This record gives sequence, structure tokens and C-alpha cells, in this order.
Amino acid sequence: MKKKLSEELQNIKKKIPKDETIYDLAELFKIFGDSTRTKILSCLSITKLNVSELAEILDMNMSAVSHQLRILRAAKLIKGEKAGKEVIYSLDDNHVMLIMECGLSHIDER
Amino acid sequence: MKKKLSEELQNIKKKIPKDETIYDLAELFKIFGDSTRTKILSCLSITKLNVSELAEILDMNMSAVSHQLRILRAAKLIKGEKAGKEVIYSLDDNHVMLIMECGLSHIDER
DNA sequence: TGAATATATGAAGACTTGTTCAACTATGAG
DNA sequence: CTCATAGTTGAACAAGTCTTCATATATTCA
Repeated sequence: MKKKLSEELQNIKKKIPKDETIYDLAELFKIFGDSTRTKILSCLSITKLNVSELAEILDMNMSAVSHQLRILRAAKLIKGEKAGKEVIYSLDDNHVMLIMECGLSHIDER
Repeated sequence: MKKKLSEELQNIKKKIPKDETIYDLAELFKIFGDSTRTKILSCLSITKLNVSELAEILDMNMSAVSHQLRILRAAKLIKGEKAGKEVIYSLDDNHVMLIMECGLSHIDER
């Protein structure tokens, strides 16, 4: 049995990001892990949009969209700007599209 | 009310990736959206490891690890090579670490 | 002020997911 | 062949998630 020494395994443990970082990373990806949200992000990468417009594009009711917007807002991936009765949403982070494109290039290559 | 024409909204719809692609993208990110799995991927980015070794590093029982390995294998992110009684796992895709690092660079900047 | 519009929110329900436990397969050692 | 070890798998359960519905807030307009 060519079992690695426990000491060697401890070294691997030291080389990977620390638990908290890995947890945060998973939390971030979890947000991208819903097609409603990725669709919203895709739309907002093209132009600013208010909730009704997003709801129309996604063909969903406003409430459902609003709930997802809240999650994206909490994660600081988008921001909402109040304009009268409307709230206009836009991307709040230049990494967002980078991460999406990373994923897309993976998908393309299969 | 400065409502965008529905026609204009349809144009946005045309510009974003098609539904199937967005769905696949979300499915991919869903896989990264669990800290056990991101940890496994981190470990395998350093060296090949068998199931027992992963279980020891993660401090989890083998069954739990094996279940997650199955998901990662199904997504073609890792591959398992049988070596006697053991199965040695390694990354199966050069995008994996790219995507992880994309996410990490986002986290670092807050 | 009162009605209408745009958005947000809380609770409920259906659905999904991760871990545990027990049982199973497969390989190698004696 | 039999036993021990490594890994996989299925069922069950708890925990979490997404959408819907009803209601609440906020802003504009008449």
C-alpha cells in the first residue's frame, strides 16, 4: 500500500486556500449557479434595465425577479439606482463578466 | 414613463447567450458552488490523490467524498484512474483552475 | 388626498441538495 | 478461498433554495 504520509497530506492542506476563502469562493459560485441569475447578469452586461424590463425579457413575474435581484445586490454583483418610481439595475463589478466568460469558454469546448 | 419599447427588449434577448447555454453555464457554476467540491478541486490542483487521502485532508468520511467525486467526474472536471484497489483522482480540465482563480481574484478585491 | 404604478418583502410550498448510514463490489494478501 | 481494504452506491433525512401569492412601501399624478 503506497499510502502517503500524513505529514505530506498536511502539506497539501497548507498549500490550498484557507477554509474561509474556499467557503467564500463557493458562496460566490453559488450565486452564478442559477439560470435566472446568470440570465439577469447577461442582460445587465448589455445595458441597464429596470425590474419590469427584466421581468419582460425573462418572461417571469416581477416578484420572482425582484427576489433574485436582492440576492445579486447582496453579493455586490449588481447595484440598483432609484429613478422615480423605477429602480434601474446595472452591473457593479467588472469581474462578473470575466467569471461568466471563463465559464462560457469551458462550455464551448465540449 | 420612459419605458423601453418591447422591440428594444427583444433585441437584448437576442444578444445574450441562448437559453440552453445559460442553463449549462449555471449548471457548471452550481458544481463550483459547494465548498467540499471546491476544496477537492484545490487539492487536486496540487497533486493527484486517492479517495482516502482526500477524505483525510478534508476530514470527512470516504462516502461523502466519493459522492462529491462522482459529481465532479460526471461534469468532466476530474478523472479517476484505477490503480489496484485505489482510485487516483486528478483534474481533467485546464479551465478548472482558471475559473477558480477568476473567482478568487474577485474575492480578494473586497 | 386618493388612485395608480413600480418595486420590495414575508410566508408557504414544492423541489433540490449534501451528508450519513448501511450494504455492496472489487482488488490484493495470506 | 477467505479476509481485509478501498471505493461506490442507494435510501433517508435535514437543510436550503426558488417561485408564487398576498401584502406592504414608495413615488407620481390628478
